[in-house]
Amino acid sequence: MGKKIGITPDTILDVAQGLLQTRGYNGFSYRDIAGAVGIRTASLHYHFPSKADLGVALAARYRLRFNEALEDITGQTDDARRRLERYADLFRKTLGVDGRLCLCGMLGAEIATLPDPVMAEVNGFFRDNEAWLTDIISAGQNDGTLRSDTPAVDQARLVLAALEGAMIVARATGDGGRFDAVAGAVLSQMKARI
Amino acid sequence: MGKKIGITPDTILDVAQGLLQTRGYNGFSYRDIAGAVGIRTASLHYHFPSKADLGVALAARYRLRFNEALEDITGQTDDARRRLERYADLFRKTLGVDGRLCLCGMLGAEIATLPDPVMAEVNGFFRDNEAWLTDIISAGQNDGTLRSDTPAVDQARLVLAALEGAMIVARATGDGGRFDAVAGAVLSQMKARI
DNA sequence: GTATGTTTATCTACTACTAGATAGATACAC
DNA sequence: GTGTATCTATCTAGTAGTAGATAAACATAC
Repeated sequence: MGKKIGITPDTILDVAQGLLQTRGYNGFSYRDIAGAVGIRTASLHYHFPSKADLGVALAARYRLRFNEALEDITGQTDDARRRLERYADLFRKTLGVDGRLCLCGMLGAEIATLPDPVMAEVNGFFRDNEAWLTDIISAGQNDGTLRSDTPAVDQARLVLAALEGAMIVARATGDGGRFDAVAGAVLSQMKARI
Repeated sequence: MGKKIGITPDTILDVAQGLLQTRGYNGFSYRDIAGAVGIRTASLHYHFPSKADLGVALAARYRLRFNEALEDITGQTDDARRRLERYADLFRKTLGVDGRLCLCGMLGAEIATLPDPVMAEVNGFFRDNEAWLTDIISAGQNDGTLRSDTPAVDQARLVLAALEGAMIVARATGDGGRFDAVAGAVLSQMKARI
């Protein structure tokens, strides 16, 4: 059979992303993707010559889309607490899709086994998130809506780590409510007081 | 060759644990262990017939030892904040050994690919930790050393998630200081105030 | 009639796991 | 204490199946 236009690279990435977020980089194979997409593994290698190429494409696309979502949030409201709520919603929504993990949280756990360029994207994802969170939190501290006894950068790292960890624990215990408990606690404790 | 007393099952578990905490369940093989221990893969199967058996042994031993460490902490001091500092130290120390992750944090990320009995141990680990933390935090709230506007169980889940997430982010970014920032922030914000 | 994207067929290396044998330690009957 | 049997821990050799990857043939669109 010949060309089936429009079915390929994005569909492959969509399927592979689901597998990656559910089973991890070392937990899925070209065969798994091929079965789900409906083509042969050789065809996958035409689009993504090596698994490292596929991994980079997945991580880069995820990072890009995430940064777009962050820009959207920044544009939608000026309220720091609301912005952080929306941020947490990004993770909550991901977990809601068949219990998927954050793609970079998953890759972060497997970091020691990843090809270097994939590693670099994961690293960049965390830096992007920390930088965005630091800006948002810093603004909230300045306008008095967020507590300011913790440096914004440390608070940013806490929010990121808590949400990433909450996804893992929530999925491992089969209780999505655990994510909400963590998100609720970390955000409510950021309220300005005294 | 015959018996080499004391060299086998514990050594296998020690080596396998290092591989598991670094590379994940799907990131190491019997061959990797065999190479490091200095025996053949067939000999490993004598001690742990299947990889699932090995996985259960590893998770169960880790969970047991962790619970012993928790008991130690409870016995060493009555101060809730100090207990939580010691708790965070358990994770910090693990990360310090060649950047190892919490074994159950790693398995938690891979949960969808794990044999059922391994899954059950991971689940139990998280429940044990939450229960212990909830008790410690509850006591701290009652004696006035910890803030009490967040339910103890939610605060416990936040502490666990933050530390698990912090290990992953810290290792993925190659910056152990990120763990300290998260641990410091989450614990300092638990201080009683007003 | 060349680009593109797919196929079939194949490769090497690795996966978990098994079969059968062996050397040395241990237990115990006499 | 010798002889016989059992146990422990390992070995060599092999299984069937999967991993990522490649080459060459073939189909379709333009």
